[in-house]
Amino acid sequence: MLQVSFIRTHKDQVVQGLQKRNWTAEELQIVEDIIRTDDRRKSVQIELDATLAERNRLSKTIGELMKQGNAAEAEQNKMLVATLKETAANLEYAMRQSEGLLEDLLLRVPNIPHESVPFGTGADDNEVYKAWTKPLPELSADALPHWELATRYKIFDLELGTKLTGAGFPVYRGKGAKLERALIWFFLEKATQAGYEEIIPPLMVNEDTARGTGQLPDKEGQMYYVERDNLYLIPTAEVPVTNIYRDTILDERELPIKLTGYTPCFRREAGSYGAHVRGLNRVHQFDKVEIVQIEHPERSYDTLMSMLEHVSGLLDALELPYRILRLCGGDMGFTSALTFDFEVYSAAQQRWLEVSSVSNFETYQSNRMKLRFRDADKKIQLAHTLNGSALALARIVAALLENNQTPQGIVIPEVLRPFTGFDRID
RNA sequence: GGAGAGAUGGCCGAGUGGUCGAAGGCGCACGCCUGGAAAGUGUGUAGGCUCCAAAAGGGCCUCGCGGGUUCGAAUCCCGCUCUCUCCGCCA
Repeated sequence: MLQVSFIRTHKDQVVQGLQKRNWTAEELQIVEDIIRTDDRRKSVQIELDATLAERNRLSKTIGELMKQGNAAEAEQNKMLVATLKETAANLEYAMRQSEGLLEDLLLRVPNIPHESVPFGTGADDNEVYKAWTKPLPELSADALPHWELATRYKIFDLELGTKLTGAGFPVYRGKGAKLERALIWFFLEKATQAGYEEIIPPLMVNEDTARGTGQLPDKEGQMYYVERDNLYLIPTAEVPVTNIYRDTILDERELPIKLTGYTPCFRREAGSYGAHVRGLNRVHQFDKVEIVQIEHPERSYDTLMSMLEHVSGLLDALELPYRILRLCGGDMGFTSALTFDFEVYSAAQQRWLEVSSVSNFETYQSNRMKLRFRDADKKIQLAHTLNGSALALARIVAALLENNQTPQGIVIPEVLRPFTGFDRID
């Protein structure tokens, strides 16, 4: 979430940012509400602190008076303290109220979009940051969508997943399972080569962790929740991996921190149904390799670009046609300041599929997480956090199957063959 | 799941009612010493909020978390969480 101090000092910038997220004048009132609530909080605190200071002072004198044998005055001070305690109790109550209200308000304010974020209300307004300039693959008229290919070549089985678990839990088998594993391996290797430290995190996290990266309270309904143990299944490796540095003060020289991790991701996604969610387009469990960076604020946008390069390199290597979108204010995630989406062209479905989302969260997550660093002047400031999928597997598999289908079977991209051990699925 | 022990600053560790945001040590930073280093030596070294235009300086809160007793709590009481040891179960 945003810092109150930032909202106070950059009010115009905050308002403009929220306008980019299509907030109405009425909704924008929250900015004034926040400042007013914070004013209230401050004035209560000043009063409370003064009361407590007086209480502390008097308490100290009581001990001294008793030692001097001045019981009468000591008793008198005890009475004074008693009334101060009552005052303090009331002020503490008011303080908690203001703090609680402030927190509620702050949680409703999304991140302020970066200046380069285009205006817009939805996916149609996203800016094509990097288009695919070469011709798109064209398949013969009898080309099949990936869910039919999956059945033909026994790559994955959604109905079996339904039997075992429920809709949206694919079962990969045979060469399909190997292809999945090869992709994971390939992505992790590339990330390691790019200097990311590999992490195998827990797949379940506690409340504090889910709150740290902003999944709570915004996206509570999208996570699977294990009530008995009060744990959440991770929707992305971002959650446990970024939270490694929750409540941490790093040294400036440790930046950037570069982490990568493969995990299954679990999403309840009570979204839409129909052709667009068929097959692997939208599932409740999918595999993903995530890259995370914790960076100095001055360098975070350069870092974001380097992460785009990294993801581009992966798609180039897989020989998949893709484009990069700069998300508009209306399509951007709640916690992000700037997001680029990668979309791969799925030739059989003849549509673009999102396979990666690379974002700079600036201090929005680190403020909640208390992820800070000591700068050259020994001052403590919030670090910037960034992350990106590199890559999300299910849709990559969908695109690979469709685009690489031939009468002789599915051709495996060159770079994957060392990991799969075969060059075709037939 | 059962029994016991414990939780103090970056780490170790002292502290059983006021003088304790906290001795001492290690580590770290800077300085002195040195030709350079080691050793030695000196100084500094938690975070949040807040007052002040700012600096200097001040106030409040925090000794796992929450509550209670008390004029006053790291210290006493209650609840919770976590860690360790032993037993049980188990990949």
